[in-house]
Parts: sequence; C-alpha cells; structure tokens
Amino acid sequence: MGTKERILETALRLFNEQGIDVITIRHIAKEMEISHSNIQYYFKNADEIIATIYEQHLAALESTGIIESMPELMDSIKTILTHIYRYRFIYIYFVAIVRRLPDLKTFYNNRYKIRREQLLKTFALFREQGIFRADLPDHVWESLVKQIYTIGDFWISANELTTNYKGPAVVKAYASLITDMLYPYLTAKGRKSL
Amino acid sequence: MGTKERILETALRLFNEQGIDVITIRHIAKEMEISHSNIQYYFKNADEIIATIYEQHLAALESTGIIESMPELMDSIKTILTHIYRYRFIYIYFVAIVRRLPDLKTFYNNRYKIRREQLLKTFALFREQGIFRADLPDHVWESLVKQIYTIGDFWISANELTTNYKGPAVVKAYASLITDMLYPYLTAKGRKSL
DNA sequence: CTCATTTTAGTACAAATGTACAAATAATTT
DNA sequence: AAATTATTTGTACATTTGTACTAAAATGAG
Repeated sequence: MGTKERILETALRLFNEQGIDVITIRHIAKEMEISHSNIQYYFKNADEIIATIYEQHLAALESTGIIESMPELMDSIKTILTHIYRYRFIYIYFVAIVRRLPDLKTFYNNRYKIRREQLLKTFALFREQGIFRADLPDHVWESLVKQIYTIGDFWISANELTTNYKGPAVVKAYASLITDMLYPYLTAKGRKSL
Repeated sequence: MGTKERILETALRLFNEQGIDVITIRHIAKEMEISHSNIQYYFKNADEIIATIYEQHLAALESTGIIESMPELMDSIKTILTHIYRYRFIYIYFVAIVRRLPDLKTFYNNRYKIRREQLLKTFALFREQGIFRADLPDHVWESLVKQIYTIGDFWISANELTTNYKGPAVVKAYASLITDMLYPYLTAKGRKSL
C-alpha cells in the first residue's frame, strides 16, 4: 500500500475516532510516524483529504438501479448502512463539511435526486404488486423518501447522542428501524412477505 | 439588557450563522465591540457559552404533560420546531458539542426518556380513541418514537444539505413532513380528524 | 466625597496550525 | 554510473487561539 493510501486510511480512522475538528495534518503524520510535509506532498490540507475520502465513499455507494423486491430492498439498506458506518465521520460532521467544501453539496444533491426517483419507482412497483398500500396520497410517499434520507444520513449521529449501540452492532439495529418504518405502509399481503 | 445577556444573544446569532468551529470568544467580542477579556469575565471559554445556551434552550422546551388530541400534537410539534430553529446551531453541531461537553448528554437522555414515555402514552390514547391503528405491533410504535426524535433533531441539518427551504419557512415545511409521517398510522376516522 | 467592589480593557505569552521553502534521500531513467 | 525525477524531511514564520495577569474605569455603599 502506497503512502497516499495509508494517509487516507489513517485519516479515516482518526476522523471516525476523534472528529475533524481536532484532527489536523500534523496528527495524522504523527500517527503514521512520517513528517507532516510528507502528507502535504499528497494533499495541500486536511480539507483535501476529507474531499477525497468523501468521493471514495460516494463511489462505493454507486447506485444499482431500481429495486424490485422487498428482500432486495432490505439487502440494499443493510449494504448502504454498512458503508455509512465505515465513513461515519462524514455524517457526524456533514453540515460542517459541506459548508467548508460547497462542491460536495452538488455531489450530494445529484445523488439525492437520482435516488429519490428510484425509490419512488420502487414504491410504485410495490403498490402494483399489492405489497404497499394503494390508499395513500402522493405527498405521503414523497415525505417517506425524505424521512428515509434524513434518518439514513443521521442515524449515526442519533445513536451517538444516546449511545444505545456500540460498534458495528448499530447497523443491524438501524436496519430494523427502517424496516419498522415501512411497516405501516404494507398491505396484509406485504406483511406476510416479511 | 446586561452584558451577559448581550454576549449570549450575539453568540447565538454568530453560532447559527457561521458555526461553532469558526466562532471564538474573540470573534464575539469584536462583533460586540468590547474586549475579549470582558467576555472572559462572564464565561471562562466558548464551551461555557455553548453550555449556557443549551440549558436555556432545554428550559424553553420544558415538557408540558401528555398530549391528548391531534390538534394539540400538531401545535406542540410546531412549537418545538420553532424553538429548535431559533437554536439551530446546537443541532447542526450536536455530536461535536456533546463530545466536548459530556454533561449535556445526560441532560439530553433524561429528557428523551420522559418524552418517549409521553409520546407512547399519547399513541396509546389515540389508539383507544380510534384515531390511530390498533393492528400494529409494539416495536413499530417504539420505532416511530425514534424516527420522530431522529428527524426532530436533524431536520435542520437535512435541510441545510439540500437547502430546499430558507429562513423560518423551513419550520412549516418540516411540520408537515412530520404530519405526513403519522398519516399511515391513522385510521379512516383519524384521517377525517385532520 | 471616599472607599470598596464590579466591570472593562490592554497586554503578554505559550501552544497549535497552515503554509512555504530548501535540502536530503530514494527511485527511476538514460 | 550519472542524471533526472519522485518522495521525504527539517525548519522557519505568520496567524490564531486560550489563558493569565495587571491596570483602568465605572458603579455603588456608607
């Protein structure tokens, strides 16, 4: 593994453990036992490291087309939550990061628009399949997408406020929270498919 | 208005506008056109100011007993969201703040426990009144409380990621998001009561 | 008015950080 | 082997911040 990759890995670990407000290039260098000038050779400053990690994360989340069944949806949710957990510092400092790096906001919004469409199509499909209720107005489904996104982006933070779950176990807990979230939208047939 | 109150007001404004990671005692002093030593006379450091503002906010949110009707619930939600908007920096930097000031976590958790009980009781009441569905398992209601809290704590952040709504208008938008959130839990009778 | 107390201002200093630059070392090419 | 390029280190400097301390100014009590 090259120096650049080791920098990114060490930075990710330190950001996750201690936060972007206390970790500087010098801390990362000390942890790696190299000079801070060496890191500067690859990244001008800490913000550039953060931006690179963020892009890595988004690339790993690359969307996989429209989801067509309930088990597929569950799988997708768990995969995404696992990725988010690995890059959890991003979500804990999300607003501070996009304020410092406005470009990332564009990335985020582009992705959001695509995912929103995909999710709405999945919901429509589930209604056709008789898994989801057909008696709910459109704005409720729109709101559901927003709810899922808000919780998807901030479950890590919510958990840290209460520290109910420690370590990777939190992924399982919040995957089932999202399952519960969908429960009242299911038809009798949908509930059986669970 | 005394100097101490003016410090707290100025700090709140600057924290909301620019964030706790960039605003120091010296910035607040410059904005107020007083010396930073003067602020130090009242608060040892910026963390003490943050803690004081947080306590003010929690005091303003003081819980009002169990909610017994749908309109009362809507009112309560709107009131709380308005308070949160006024103190929005807290929610944007929530995790960073409780990491720096672990005592606030205790405050938060005590409040959460009380509110959780109250909400569950309200839901039970609404089921008895035939407004809420009676066919949903307990864990779904537990999860609903968590969902409401997660969104309640992070709607400000979620909005800033997309910047859909600017200024106080955001309160209205997210109040109706929470209304939508409850929609699939309503019975036919409950839907009419809206 | 005088004295004591409270409030405000000014200054100074150490530590941390971002940034720049030159020198040394390692790796690669010719 | 010599020259070139890539990588790493050491150092230095300006700026910011937290913190401490002293002095000045304002306020209030007797």
